[in-house]
Amino acid sequence: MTPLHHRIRRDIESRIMSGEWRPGHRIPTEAEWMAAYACSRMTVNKALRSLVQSGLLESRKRAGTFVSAPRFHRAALEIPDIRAEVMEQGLSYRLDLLHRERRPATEEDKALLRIPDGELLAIQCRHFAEDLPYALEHRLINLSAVPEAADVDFSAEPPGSWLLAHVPWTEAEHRITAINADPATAKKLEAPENTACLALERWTWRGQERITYARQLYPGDRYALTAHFHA
Amino acid sequence: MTPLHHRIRRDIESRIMSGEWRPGHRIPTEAEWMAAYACSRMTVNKALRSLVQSGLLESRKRAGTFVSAPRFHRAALEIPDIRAEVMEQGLSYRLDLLHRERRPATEEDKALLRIPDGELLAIQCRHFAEDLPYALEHRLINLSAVPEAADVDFSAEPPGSWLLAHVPWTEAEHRITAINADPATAKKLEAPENTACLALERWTWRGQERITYARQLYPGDRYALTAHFHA
DNA sequence: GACTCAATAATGTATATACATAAATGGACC
DNA sequence: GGTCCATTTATGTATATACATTATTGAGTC
Repeated sequence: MTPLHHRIRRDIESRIMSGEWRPGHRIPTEAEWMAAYACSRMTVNKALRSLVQSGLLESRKRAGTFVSAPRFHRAALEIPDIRAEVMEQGLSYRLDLLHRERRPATEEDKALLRIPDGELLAIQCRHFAEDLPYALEHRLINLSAVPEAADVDFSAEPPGSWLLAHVPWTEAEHRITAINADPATAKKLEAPENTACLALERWTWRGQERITYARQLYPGDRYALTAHFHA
Repeated sequence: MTPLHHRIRRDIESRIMSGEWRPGHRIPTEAEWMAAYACSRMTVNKALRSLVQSGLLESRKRAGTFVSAPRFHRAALEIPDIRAEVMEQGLSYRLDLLHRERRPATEEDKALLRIPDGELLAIQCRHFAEDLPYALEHRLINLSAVPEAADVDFSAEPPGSWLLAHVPWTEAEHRITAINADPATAKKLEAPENTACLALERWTWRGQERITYARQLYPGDRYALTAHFHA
């Protein structure tokens, strides 16, 4: 037996999806749904609130509940944990630590990590899938926020995976763009000079504390991000 | 007055965010929360279910409610309506229709739109911001799903904006990658040959019906996608 | 010790009710 | 006609209660 509030939700959804109820349309009141399904208001309310939370409906006191304007431009983007993603494809994963340095934040570091001052860990590494470079990563880790990171051997575990497992929760901001590989980058990625690369930058924090900044370059012909949206 | 279930939700969130409760930790039962806040179980339940829906908690009958494994790799990506985005930046927008053709689906069209057969509208256009090409767009519109599109003058309104306003609801899938501009593309974008471009492909449908396929190329130095995640 | 099965404890669903809140409505008044 | 204000109506929050569901626990049995 599917719960009643799921059925109500589904029924409303399909009225919207079919185009019967266009954006802006005022749907029946909770009292009317109660009558239609011979159920209590709480049950109707549960269905409606869930649709409101997922963005399909909007409700205003006194006025009623309305179909939202469609916004299919909002999609859930899966930002990958590179190691997990490579291994999911059945490929062998290898990490190559190019550089690792503990240092007081330079002006550039401060701007990227958005911190006023402090010590950090700067890492450069390459992610390999099946002996082909998959991504080149620059990373800064704020040691005042994550002091344990100072003692981690990032030649074995990729910094992203380690942080994902050890830093309890985060907010994150991403910036995605395309850039041409300069000669040094191209060499490290074993790709032709000027190859178009997907550049994925990520800023992560917990509460007010800045945790890490990462910049990953993926050769465009070896990688694509996918995002999916559905109501 | 902030509602009680919001306060409970916030309190649980901050326990998780601070790292006090790590992923896998079993949080107090609903009965214990009831006692702690001297409120009814429905109120506690509302807070917990909202946290479950947003992915911070998971609950299993009989066993209890647990902190989820962090997944900060899930971010909300804002897929732009190009015209709206350009104009939001205070720049002038101009559309340049390069090609428009009504035709039975070719083999390639069928593969892209993922339809078995039918008639479609194929469009190629350029989006300008302040007299500089901002994006080059190829688009296919399935005329069996959206017959009205056949009569629309897409030299005035960009196909994306028109569809957003006229097709009631959709599912969408996106693919983001980086490619080098070939000579013809570079010329149309008024960018140097081989310029790294962000390629954004989008498949859209409503129920089972395929609506449209779009492929937009943005010169990497003129554009970046951003995505934000927060609990 | 290993299997069976009933008791138990947690979440999941649902009802009925009450009062709070906010905005649209409509009437009284100038 | 326009302004003010009380009324009305829809959603928002919350309580108290009941029974369903399901995985764990633990006792009893072989």
